[in-house]
Amino acid sequence: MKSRVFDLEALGQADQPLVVIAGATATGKSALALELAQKAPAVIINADSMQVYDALPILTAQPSEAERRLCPHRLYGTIPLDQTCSAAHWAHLAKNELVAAWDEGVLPIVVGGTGLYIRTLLEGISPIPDIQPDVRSKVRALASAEGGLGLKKALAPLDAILAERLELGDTQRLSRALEVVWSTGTPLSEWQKRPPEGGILAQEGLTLSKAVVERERTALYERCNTRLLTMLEGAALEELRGLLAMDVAEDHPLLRAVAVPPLRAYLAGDLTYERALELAQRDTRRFAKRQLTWLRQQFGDWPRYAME
RNA sequence: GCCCGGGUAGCUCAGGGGUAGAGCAGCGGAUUGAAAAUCCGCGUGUCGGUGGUUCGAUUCCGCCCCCGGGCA
Repeated sequence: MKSRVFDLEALGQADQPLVVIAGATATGKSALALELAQKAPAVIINADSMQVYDALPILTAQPSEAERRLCPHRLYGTIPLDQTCSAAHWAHLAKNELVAAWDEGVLPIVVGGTGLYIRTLLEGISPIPDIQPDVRSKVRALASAEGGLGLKKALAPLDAILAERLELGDTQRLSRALEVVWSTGTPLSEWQKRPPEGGILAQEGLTLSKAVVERERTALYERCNTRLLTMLEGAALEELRGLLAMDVAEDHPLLRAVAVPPLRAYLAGDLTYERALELAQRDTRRFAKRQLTWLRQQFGDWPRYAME
């Protein structure tokens, strides 16, 4: 254990200690978190956008039962399938968990690979009211009917800045921009000019120890590949079948989780097993690569913790 | 040993006297409430080796090496 990265001594004496571990998928973050949790009374708090849902624990690589027995785990599998999470919502939940941990005098360890969530927790985000449900569905209907072009046309007179800046193909951000003006009457570009709110870095008394966990790329990809294989040797396909049988909303984030689309196509008979596996492994690698870009660019000034 | 076919990007291959392209894989980047999402960008190469012909060779010729297939 590298004490320079995680100073457990100092953390132990702080009123509001916090460890944050970020890293790409399959790097070994969870193992590191558990290792730390053996050295001090701690609670592990999930910062992964897919592991928060109450489904696909295997495919989303949630900690096992055995691992969870080693120390308390929070925000894993806690959001029901009829709800969706968001960066702001997660940050809210996470803050509650931090307060609870501090009250109990245990060390909160936030660990996960969703950079946006972690950044929102630490630095906050522009405060934007919740979107009216009917507005959201109108926007999504427009998106699927007319694509980026339709969205951009609708957005241009209302939020010229974002309509100009967003790529035509980026239907997700175009949709977000449109639902925000439609729902709040104020352009998203306007909201985003307001300073982020709710970040805990601004908090008095916080003693933060953060690190990005790294592993050599080839080894990381190898771990991604074998991990998926292991999942499939387990009950990954069964749990996916179970999820699909529950008629989840077609636009639920879990249905877009890495490996889900190809495996779903396999279950539907549209892909061979070999092809589905190949695609799922490739998608996992690409996902890890995107995370590495985020960690390099957004968390570039964080201390690094090398695995192996 | 002989006869064919082939050695070009990480892989499968196309091309052809003016230092080379496709698919897949890969790489870089963006990221403000779906982020495991969504999007943008990029060929990454001693064209097997070595001599020769040529103003110029990855391309043509010789020899060598390697890999397939066939005949012995």
